[in-house]
Amino acid sequence: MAERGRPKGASGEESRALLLEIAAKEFAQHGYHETKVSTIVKSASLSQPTFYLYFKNKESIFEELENLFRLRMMDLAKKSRLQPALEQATVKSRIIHNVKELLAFFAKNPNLTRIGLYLSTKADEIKAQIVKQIKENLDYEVDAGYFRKDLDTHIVAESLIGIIERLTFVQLLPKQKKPEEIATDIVNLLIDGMLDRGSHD
Amino acid sequence: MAERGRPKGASGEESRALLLEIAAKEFAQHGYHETKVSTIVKSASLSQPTFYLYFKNKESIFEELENLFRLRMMDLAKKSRLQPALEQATVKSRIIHNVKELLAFFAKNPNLTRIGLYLSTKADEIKAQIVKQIKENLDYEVDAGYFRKDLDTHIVAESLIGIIERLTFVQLLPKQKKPEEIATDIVNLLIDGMLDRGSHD
Amino acid sequence: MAERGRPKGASGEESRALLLEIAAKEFAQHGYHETKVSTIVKSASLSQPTFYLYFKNKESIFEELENLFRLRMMDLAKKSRLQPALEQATVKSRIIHNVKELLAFFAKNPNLTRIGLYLSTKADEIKAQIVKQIKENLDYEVDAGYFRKDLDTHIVAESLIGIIERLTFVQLLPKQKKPEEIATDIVNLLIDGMLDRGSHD
Amino acid sequence: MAERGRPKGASGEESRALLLEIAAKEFAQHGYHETKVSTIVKSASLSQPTFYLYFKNKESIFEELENLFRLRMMDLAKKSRLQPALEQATVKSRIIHNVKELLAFFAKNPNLTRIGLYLSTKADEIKAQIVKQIKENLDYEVDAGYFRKDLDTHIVAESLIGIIERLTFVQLLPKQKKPEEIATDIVNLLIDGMLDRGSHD
DNA sequence: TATGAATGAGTATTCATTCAT
DNA sequence: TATGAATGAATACTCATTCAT
Repeated sequence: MAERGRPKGASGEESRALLLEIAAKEFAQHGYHETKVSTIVKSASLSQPTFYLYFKNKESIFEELENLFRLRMMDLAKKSRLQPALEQATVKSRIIHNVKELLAFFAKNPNLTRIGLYLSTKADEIKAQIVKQIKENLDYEVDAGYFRKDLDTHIVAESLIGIIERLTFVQLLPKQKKPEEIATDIVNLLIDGMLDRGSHD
Repeated sequence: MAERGRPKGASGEESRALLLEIAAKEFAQHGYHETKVSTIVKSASLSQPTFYLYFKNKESIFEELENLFRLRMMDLAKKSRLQPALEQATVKSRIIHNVKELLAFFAKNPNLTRIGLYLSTKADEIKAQIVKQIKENLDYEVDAGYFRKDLDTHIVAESLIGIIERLTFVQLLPKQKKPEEIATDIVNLLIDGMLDRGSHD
Repeated sequence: MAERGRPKGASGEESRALLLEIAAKEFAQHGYHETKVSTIVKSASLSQPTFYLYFKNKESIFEELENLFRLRMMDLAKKSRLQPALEQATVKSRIIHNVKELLAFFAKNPNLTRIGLYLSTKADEIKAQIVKQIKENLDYEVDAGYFRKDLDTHIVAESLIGIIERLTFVQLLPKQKKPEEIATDIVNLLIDGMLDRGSHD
Repeated sequence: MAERGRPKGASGEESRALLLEIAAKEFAQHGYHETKVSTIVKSASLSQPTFYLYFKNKESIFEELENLFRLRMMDLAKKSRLQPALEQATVKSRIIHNVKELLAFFAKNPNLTRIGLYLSTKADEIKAQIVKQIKENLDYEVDAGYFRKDLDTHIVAESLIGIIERLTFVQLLPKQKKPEEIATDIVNLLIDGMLDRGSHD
């Protein structure tokens, strides 16, 4: 009798987490509309009413995943913000490091990333926030004389996001390249440009 | 009185074009699933059966829009391919010109662009094709000595697309900037990089 | 200008007859509901409104085919009714002849037959009429002493129709046997029965 | 109060069976196309989605009814096949018995019979199978010397089916006669024929 | 006589969601 | 905590039929 009402041996929290995980995969793979509540619960070996025990509705589980993504992004942003005084030589490697961290997070959470970056209606908001954060860092670095004074940091920040997004979906998530490689590629290109110039660095 | 509610004798082609146009707007604004056939026809002052007179089903009108976008992109790609021997000084302006053309097309067809670049399941394909085209041009220009020999043209092409996509959605379509401005911004950044170097150009 | 308004060179009657013929084939092949007006007119290289020029609606063209069948059946019945005084020896061959005539009609009008015998809601009526006609003939023949007095002519008539119907669809329309063969088979069986008896006829 | 409109907690199997039963009646009465899913569920005091809980679609419930008919026919066929060595005197009564059993089944399942014998696209198949079964039995009986050696058993089998079908629809289902009567009528006619011959039995 | 264009009225089907247990 | 059973509300799609020319 101690086992009644918990037939699968799963605690409530476990069922909830399972639904969340499966939902993330389904949403990422098939998008919001093509993902059916019935499919999610079937895949979790649960019934439909159980779903509504843990989530208000389909929208709310999606939102929860969006928020999960957003919150973790915030954490990452906080880390990268705390920069000490820069030294010329280390700025590039620091930027590479930050980009790498971001990509590493994406790589570790491919489903959440697909949701937060592509599917979510709040994707724009989220990206805008990252852009803002990056721009602030860049402004600081321009002030510090590391980049040319006339640099349009907003454009750079937007471009960086654009590149990161693109390479995330064509190289990172398909596991063609590692976060570090991609980060290096991106930062080198943006910092040095395409022209050939005798020597620098 | 001759104009009352699109008389029955309207040309079939006109009705078809109208549906196509409205569908593009609806899809762009609300996505595939949120767009209802009933809404499209209502907005065209037509009835549902008329929709099926011109399109096999909802999917097929969407595909037609995808293809429209793809075909026009092809045309653009063809134009940019036909380059004569380059002269150092004009390469940058030529690239700017090409990017500008692309952006101008997007600006003139915002709905189609949203469909072809975002909503379409073939968006990846389409973008991959553009990337390939750009890479080929870049390879040619590297050969011609305009850019540094070790430039990873594939990364550059992917990055360029990433940036274009991003700026299209945050600056171009909201009409914050004109194609020319954005094109200049992008190309300058990618070609020159972020570093400060005495003088060039 | 003499040719205007009769583009296909078809007179009205010709178009009407064509539609009727095609409809018969379609109904016979696919049944009432699966037969679409659009299919009929397409097959006749005409437009849908033209259909309604000649027939009130889909039901009415079907009814017209039903009636066509019924009327021709009547004619046949009339013929078989006009029997002179019988002679023992010729009764069987006369019955065979009548059955053969009926089957020959079916064979010559397979589509109409399928409609009138199977598809029509009036099929029962039509068959009932034939049964009645046959029964009358049989009663006359029983009276004339050709068959045993206790013969239940109604049962025989119903049976005869049942057999004719069955063999029409499994042997006649698929052209496995000719009307004459089938008629002989049927009448022999019904008249002589299955038992082995020294000799008769 | 416990009976009010089939409470939500009804057994699924009950609802399913109910739908099946009502569907059989509707199909039998109105044919496939004129039978609406909406009508079926309304008559079962259920909603449309419930229908799709138990059946894939309208076609599939129809097929299930077809199969039900076919399977029960098979059982009947099996029974009639297991015949011991015959004795002259009992063959006729045995045949009558078999026909009666068949008719009794039809009488007990009028809806299923209408579906399986008339409406089903597989009706021909089903009947062909019965014919084959009957023919086998007849062949055996001819071998045993009960019937004349030159009897075309195939014709007899087809005729028997034709008669049975006809009398089923005009006498049995309208409850004008009982299975036994009809069976006797049919078998007597087929075995003895229509001619008057001194005596036999 | 003929039709291009259009539609009213349906009809199967799907899905997120809930009730009673 | 869990679910068997059920449904409200919507939506794509079809077809016979008609209007204006």
